[in-house]
Amino acid sequence: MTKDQAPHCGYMHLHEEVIRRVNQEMPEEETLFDLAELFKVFGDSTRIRILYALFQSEMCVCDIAQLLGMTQSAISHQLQTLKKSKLVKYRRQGKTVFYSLADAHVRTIVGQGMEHITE
Amino acid sequence: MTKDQAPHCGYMHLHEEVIRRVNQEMPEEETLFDLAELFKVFGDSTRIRILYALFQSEMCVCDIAQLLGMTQSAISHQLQTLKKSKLVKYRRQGKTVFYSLADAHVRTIVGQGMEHITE
DNA sequence: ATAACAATTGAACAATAGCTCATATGAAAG
DNA sequence: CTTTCATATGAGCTATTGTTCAATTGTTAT
Repeated sequence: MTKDQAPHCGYMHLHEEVIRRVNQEMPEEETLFDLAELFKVFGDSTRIRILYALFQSEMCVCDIAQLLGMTQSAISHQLQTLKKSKLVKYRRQGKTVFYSLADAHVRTIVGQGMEHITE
Repeated sequence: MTKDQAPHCGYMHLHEEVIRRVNQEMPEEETLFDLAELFKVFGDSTRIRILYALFQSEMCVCDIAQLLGMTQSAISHQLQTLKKSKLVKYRRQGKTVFYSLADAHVRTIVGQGMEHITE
């Protein structure tokens, strides 16, 4: 052997200490799962486009459908997904339902993502 | 008819103006696609757990595998995904490859997501 | 060169997810 | 009550994706 330069992972467990330390600081398994579920909602271009539309103005379902060139049904399905994650809220006015952003986090998260890809 | 209370979306196109205005402000189709692709990367609990591990310390592949109780291969595949999106970087030291976070956006994005679900 | 080990890569399989189509609510008007 | 219109919902189909398994690359030591 020459030098103690680099560690290896086999039976020697030279990184055991790191693993143990990192493991202590890891959030709850369930929390991380929920976090992934949230980002999954942002991870679809239809839903991203819906959110960007709602950045400008509240809109009803069929207007969003027309704007994006998609069926009412497809948009409605996606709005349910967004609603479940509390990213949008809605108000009913007669037959039409107007959707809008639920809170400020949405803009922040999407904005940070945009910064990352446009740098 | 009774009152002009609410618009409808049919042939009357009462929301045409809104649609046109929102449409003008929409980012490039391709940009929104890329943005969705980015969030898709965050939208998996394995990758989220890897990122949280790297928040603490740089780590090699087999250590991450051991930490998360998964195979080296599975972790390596996910690291390639993270690398493609420029969320992690790596350095080679002998046989082992150490991965770490690529930039600060990662923490910000994940942090905002965490705020959203823990409120 | 050969062996050992960390990591990568590709193919295959199982699970997940988005869109379509058909149908069902829910609200206003006749 | 029946019709009409906006939206919601469920089933089915297709496409995508994460993991496993097997084989390969790349580095170090003998």
